[in-house]
Amino acid sequence: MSIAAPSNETGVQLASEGKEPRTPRGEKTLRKILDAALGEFGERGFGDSSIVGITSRAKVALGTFYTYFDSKEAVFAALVGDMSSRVRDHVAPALGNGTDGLDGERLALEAYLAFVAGHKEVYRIIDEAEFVDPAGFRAHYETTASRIAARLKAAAERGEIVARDELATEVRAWAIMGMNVFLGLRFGVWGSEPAADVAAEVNNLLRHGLEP
Amino acid sequence: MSIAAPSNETGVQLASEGKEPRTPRGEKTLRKILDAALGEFGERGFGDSSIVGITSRAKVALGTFYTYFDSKEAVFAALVGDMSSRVRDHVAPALGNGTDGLDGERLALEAYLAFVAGHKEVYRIIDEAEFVDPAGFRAHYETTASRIAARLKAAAERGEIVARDELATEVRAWAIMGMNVFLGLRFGVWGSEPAADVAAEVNNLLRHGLEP
DNA sequence: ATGAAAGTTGAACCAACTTTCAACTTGTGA
DNA sequence: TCACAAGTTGAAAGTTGGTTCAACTTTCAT
Repeated sequence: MSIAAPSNETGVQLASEGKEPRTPRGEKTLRKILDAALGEFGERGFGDSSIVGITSRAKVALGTFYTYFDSKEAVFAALVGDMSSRVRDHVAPALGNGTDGLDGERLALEAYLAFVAGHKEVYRIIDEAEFVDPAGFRAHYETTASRIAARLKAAAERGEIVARDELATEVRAWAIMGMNVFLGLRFGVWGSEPAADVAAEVNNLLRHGLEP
Repeated sequence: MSIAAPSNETGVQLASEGKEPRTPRGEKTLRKILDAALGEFGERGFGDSSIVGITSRAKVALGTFYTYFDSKEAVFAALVGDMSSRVRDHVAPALGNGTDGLDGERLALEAYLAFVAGHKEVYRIIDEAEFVDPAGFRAHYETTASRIAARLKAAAERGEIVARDELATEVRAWAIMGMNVFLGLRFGVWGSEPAADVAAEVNNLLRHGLEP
């Protein structure tokens, strides 16, 4: 009971360094502030959001914010890590349900499209991180790309896809990730065409390409 | 000589409504402000940029800014349209140089990677437009996707790729666009691996897919 | 029961910007 | 040449919103 534990399941550090809550009460307040911040940033974007906006949504006093965070940027960064984990945790299970590696990718895209359709604030946080929290932004995409690359390598070893060198694998991984992100924006956030159809078309492209 | 003409070749409206320059002197000042704004936004991002920052880079007085623009958002929006055109103008010529449609796409990606490597501020402007100028952001990507879709349709009509319905074509277009954008970020802005290798690998994926 | 640690409060401070404007300068058509 | 339109200037007004802090309340281990 001497060391403060993170207030979430994924084990990510949410409060700023040295400002972790030490009691259940503090834990609850931190959670309220984070939820409020997600709502505020999601609706107004970083620039138009204010600490007052966050604390009044959370129904706590202005000063309470600084009990848990060093700055406006700090909550945002915490949220980037949190959203990154949430997306992963929601999509990962689908990967194992396919008949082969590429079928897993199809199901993962489908799950991703459904997730962002129900959590449109994902893009407002992760995309804006490019400017507010560049390190978090880069970490999110590099980690995601590495995971895709590892899966491609495994699929190649199973003989499901053509094996390639290191660079080509990374190119493929970033290509797949880019596809997914843009399809999520177009067909998850902006439109609502059936996720299964979108994912099926992409899978066809990934398996056979465009040529006859 | 009665109607003010845009101060650029592409014919895009750059100054705010009713604030177009009417003399060569004004034209030149507007251009100085736009160049300075591109530098400022590119280096600091929208949030950390200031009008003073822009005008002092441009070596004009603070008030001069408001001779041509209504607000900070307005210059940014002008820049989004400008960068969008510049990218297109730089990449489009490559499309015609291929042996077929997909080879054109390969050369276009190569040209795009080279362009963003030399103009890293492209991402700072277009990506941040998602938050500063959502309409401009959406217009940029919807226009780009339409163009890709039209090229895919033409290639299908020539029998170079498998024909598909409307939705599938749009899915393919957004997938290709997403790939290109992310590869531009990874291999143009962040890294500098040979553009030809990257484009070749992507082209292989587009032609034949990943399966053996 | 009690005192020390943890958490909460919101007024006040302050730094930074955006935007306005009235005086001044430059360029040009008649 | 000269008058008027176009363009430039920068001080100052006005606003916004992040951050601090000292007083106060709640919680909980002993």
